[in-house]
Parts: sequence; C-alpha cells; structure tokens
Amino acid sequence: MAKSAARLKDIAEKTGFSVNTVSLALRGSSRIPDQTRRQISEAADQLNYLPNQVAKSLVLKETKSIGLILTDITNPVLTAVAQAVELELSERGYLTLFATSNNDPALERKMIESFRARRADGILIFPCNHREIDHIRHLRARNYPVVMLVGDPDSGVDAVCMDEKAGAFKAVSHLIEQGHQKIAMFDGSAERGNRDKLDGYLTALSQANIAFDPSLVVPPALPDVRSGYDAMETLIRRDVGASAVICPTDSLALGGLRYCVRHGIDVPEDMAIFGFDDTEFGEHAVISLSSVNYDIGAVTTLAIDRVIGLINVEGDLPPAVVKQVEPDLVIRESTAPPARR
Amino acid sequence: MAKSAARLKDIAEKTGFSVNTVSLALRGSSRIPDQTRRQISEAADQLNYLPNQVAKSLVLKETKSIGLILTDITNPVLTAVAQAVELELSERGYLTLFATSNNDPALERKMIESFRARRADGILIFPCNHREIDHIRHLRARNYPVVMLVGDPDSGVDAVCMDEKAGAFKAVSHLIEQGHQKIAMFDGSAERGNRDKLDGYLTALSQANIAFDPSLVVPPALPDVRSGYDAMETLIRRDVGASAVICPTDSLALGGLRYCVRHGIDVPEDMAIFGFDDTEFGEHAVISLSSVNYDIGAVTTLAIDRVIGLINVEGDLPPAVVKQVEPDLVIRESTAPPARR
DNA sequence: GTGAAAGCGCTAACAG
DNA sequence: CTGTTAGCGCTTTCAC
Repeated sequence: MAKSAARLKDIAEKTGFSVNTVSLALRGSSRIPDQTRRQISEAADQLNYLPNQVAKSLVLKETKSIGLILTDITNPVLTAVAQAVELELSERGYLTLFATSNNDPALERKMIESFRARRADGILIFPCNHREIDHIRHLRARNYPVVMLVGDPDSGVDAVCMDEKAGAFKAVSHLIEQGHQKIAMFDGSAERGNRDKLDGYLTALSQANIAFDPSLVVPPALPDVRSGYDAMETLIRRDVGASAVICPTDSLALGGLRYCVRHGIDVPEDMAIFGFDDTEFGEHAVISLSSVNYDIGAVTTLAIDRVIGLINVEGDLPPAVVKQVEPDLVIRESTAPPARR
Repeated sequence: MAKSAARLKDIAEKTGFSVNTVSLALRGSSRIPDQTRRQISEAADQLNYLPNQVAKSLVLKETKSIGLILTDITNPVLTAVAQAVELELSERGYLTLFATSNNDPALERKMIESFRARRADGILIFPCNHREIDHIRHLRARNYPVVMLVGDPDSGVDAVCMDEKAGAFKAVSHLIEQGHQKIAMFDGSAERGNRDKLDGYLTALSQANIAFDPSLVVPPALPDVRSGYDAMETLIRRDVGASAVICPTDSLALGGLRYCVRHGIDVPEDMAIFGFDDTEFGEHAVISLSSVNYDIGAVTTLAIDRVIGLINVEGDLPPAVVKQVEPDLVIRESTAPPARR
C-alpha cells in the first residue's frame, strides 16, 4: 500500500475544517459553499490526495470490483472475453479482479474464495467443468451474485453464453446442404463436460437421416493448433472418406488446415474445414476459415448487465436465468461442396 | 459485497469467546490452546466464515494485490504476459487487478489512479507510449512500486523487458549471413514511440556495410494480420527487389505470409519472412515462422521479483534498475538463403 | 489464556 | 453550513 498517502485528516488539519466537511466537500455535497469547497480541493490537490477505496469499501459495503475467472486466457475467445469484460466494466465504474483457473477445479475454488474474501461485488466465471458446479450453485444460494459464461440450462445459476449446440447444428447442416455426407468432428467434450457442440452435430446428422459413424469423430489432445494438426493426421490415416470436418475451435481448424496444405490435400475441395469462434487468425489464415461466430460483445454485455443487476438486488436473489445467444455462420474459403469423385 | 457475511463477532458470540481470541485462534496463534482453537474453527466453518480482506487491508496497510496495466490484451504476447503474471502472482499470494489502456494515455492515467486509490501494493505496466512516462516516473518518485514491462534505459523507472534492439539486430544479421542484401522491414515505431527494433535493424545493416534504403521500410497500419497482408502488398508493388522482410510481430509476419502464398510468391525462396515474439500461430503456420523469441517466463518472473522487492522496501525506494533479457532466434521454415536470380 | 480498548480512513447520522 | 459521534471488521497493545 502506498506509504504515507494523504488522508482526509491531513487536509482537514491543513485547512482548519473538520474531516467531515472535507469529505462532504470532496464528494461535491451541495451543503458546502463554493468558497469552502475550492479551498479544500486546492489543499487536496497539493497533498496529492486520493480517497482510500479500501476504507470506503469497508463502510459502504461495496468494493466496485467484479471478479473474472477464466480457465485459460490463452484461448483466443477467452482473451477477447477478458478484454471486453474489462473494458465494459471499467466504463461502468467497476474494477476487474482477474484470475485463471488453469482448468484446475481446486484452483477455481480457491480463486472464488479469494474474490469472496476480498468482497468482490460479484463474479463472472467460465467454469473448468460445465457439470461440476456445485460450489458455484452454493455461492449463489447464499445470495452472492455470480454469472457463468457457459450455459447449463437448469443449473440454478445465472448464465449468458453462446448457443453452441445451435452453432454446431447450423454448421453441420450447412455442410450437409452443400452435399457433404461424411462429416468428421474433432470432439474433446469428454474432458470438459460440455457436449453441446457434439449434440448439435448429432442432431444435424440425424435430422438429415445420416447415420452417425463413430470413426468420424477424433478427440484432439488439447484445443490448440498442434492438436488440430495431429487430429487431422489421425482422421486421414483412418481413411474413412471424410470430405469435411467441423472443429470446436478455430485453433484446431487451423491445425487441420496446416496438415492438409502440407500434405497436398486441397481445402476445401478435398476437405472442407469448419471452425468455431471466428478468430482473427482463422479469418486471415492462408485459406480463410469458415467459422461459427462468437458474439463476444453481446455475451459480455448481457453477462455484465446481469451481475450488476443482481448486485443491486435488495434481499434474496431472483430465480436464475440463462440466456443463450444464437450464433451465425461466417462462410469463407475453407468450405465448399465436396469435389466429385 | 456479499450481503451479511459472517464476522469475527458472530463467531465470538456463538462460542462465547471474545473477538480477539477468535481472531488469534483463526490465525493460528500459539497462545491459544488446541481445545479452544478447535471449538472456534468449528464455529467458523459452520458460519461459512471468510476473513474480510478489506477490513484486514485497512489495518495492515497492504492489500496483497498488484495492478497490471496492458495496452491491449489481444496482442498474443500481452495475452501470454497477462496469463503468466496472474499465475505467478497468485502463487505468491497476490491478486491481480487487471486493466487495459487501449493505447489511450488518458485511460492509462485513469487506471493508475484507480489502482492507487484501491491501494494496490504495486503496479506492473506496459505503457502506451514508451517516451511519455512522466506520470509513471512521478508515481515512483513518491515511492510507489512500479515496474514497466518495456525498457527505457534512463527513464528513472524500474523495468524488465526483452532487448528488442538486440533481437532485431540478431534477426537481420542472420538474414545477412544467409546472403540477403535487400532486407525490408515493416516498421510502426513512429506511433508507439519505440524505435528499438528499427535501431537493431539499422545497426545490423550498417555493421554489414549495407546502405539503408528507406523504400524498404513500410509502416503497417496496425500490428495485426490484415495490416501485415497490406504491408506485404505495398512492399511487392514498390518492386524494390526485397528478398526478405523482418516484421515486428508474428501477426504482421503471418499477414505477409498469407499475401505471398496467395500470390504465388514462394516463402522462403522468393521472400524470407522473419517474425517477432514466437507465438503459437506463427509456429504452426502453414509455413512455420522464423521468429525472435520472447521469454515471457523470464520477463514476468524478474518483473514480479522486482515489484515485490520494492513493496518490501522500508522507506525510500532504491535507484531504478532496468533489466533487459536477451532474446534468441528461432529458425524455422520461413527463412532461408535467397534464391539465385 | 483471554479480554478490553484503540485505531486503520472513511461515511452517516445527528446536532448545533 | 459545519462539527461531533459512532461504527464498518479487523489487528494490536496492554491489562487482567
């Protein structure tokens, strides 16, 4: 803490007014005449006074800060989320307390405790696991304002998120319309407890009366570029005749694209590739990626509206509501009807 | 702030001990017998007690939080910095207060004030402009622990950073050794007040007795992929015979690479491309990027060591020291000796 | 071993 | 209009 910062008391002594008057004057109370206020403001400036927010928080019982917990800010979508949240929160007068869970539930719990101890007014969280959220439910049950950035319809916790199932459904349906039949998927849902994209994929297939072929789904090790490369290699080696693949992140798609380009597989003619999240590096890839967009602005604005709304509730919190934002497809170069064989 | 959280007083009343005893017991004082401590801990658990850090901060005069101000977390290096800082700070028991200046000096100032008001124990900052840092110098002069993540040798402010001049020098020298003579540079130093990379470029040229040709430097609009594409287009249209280009970020390099691939310019044969920062998307580009690495771990560790060191100083701060980390080259596919003409 | 009292810097009654 | 008093939840000093 800044050593020896000026306090109200210091400027009170300097001006001869009481601490109370100084406080009032500095906060612009109409009860203080201009003359006095000016005198006090001047003294405050000279002392380089800055109100001590921690003292203020203690009495006001609000810190004007909101905790943001992400799994891993390295994921481009989460980077953008962090950026957008911070920006919007700061515009609304809130400070962002930032933490990363590193996909470790224990760390996630610890960070929640830390925010609670510091009396963050609310928490925005992207949980490690979409299913194990008892601790979050528990928080909310104690009237602590939390909103999740992933949606679990009946979790009992507020959430704002992209409708990933709808996104996957749209993307796969689009590929089917283009004439693809053997559509692969890089699916890593097992670990993260989020089957939404897989569900969308399955629904689209069944709606088109295409039988699900398990050999078309390959699980990437991680949601990164290298794993996308490896997954594509696995898919090609399986030789199951896939003409298209849908990837749960642009990073994976980029890795898949890289494999294809380097192995003489034409994209999109021989392999159509659909990404997810519509990131900068996907848009500007050597062959620009078709992708399911992620309306980060919409999600963060809604989520922030909701936490702040909950913060301002007196008494018990209202029932949780989860809001899903419907994504759009962004069709670029990496997808097209399959080549005739 | 969490409505109606349990306080020491509540658990004092519940157990019949005084607030003081409870406080001591919970903090593990040896003066409290085990029997008492157990009793108190139990009551605390039942009440779901969590110490109020804001009250604690007020009396202890430290918040165990450090402010991190970045220009724009969307830049992959800064993303990684944010991640690394948060992780390491949390391991050391500090919380990260996060803010983005959006390259706006006024916002930067505002965020610094905000952190100071909240009594962050120290600040880590990546300033918008490397030259205009009077406000930061001023902070330090008042004994506020700040360390910058960019280096200005005689700014009077502590700093830890990569030696960008050395990085550029090494990269350009490497290209020269490979036989390149007409080496272009995408340089945006004018706006951001950081000429280090350009200096390294110029030094390498002059050391090899290659005359500087201004038509070989093209200023990208922004440090992003699209601007790299555009810059490459400009460079090619100028038709000045460049056989290699050095880019101040991997994003720009990726854009340049994209232009080349899409216009039949072979990389690296017809155009060698050197990036900066060694990012994931550069490493796994269709043609993997040679790049100047950015040892984020080293920089953040040193920077954090330094702020925490300054925080623990009693009385006046010691003279500022700036530490530069020397980068290494990572040679991949995007660079090679020029094709014979 | 445990408790009472004071104080961190601020705001919120309530007087005058 | 301005000052006095109390109190936010905690730690610390000093008694008992």
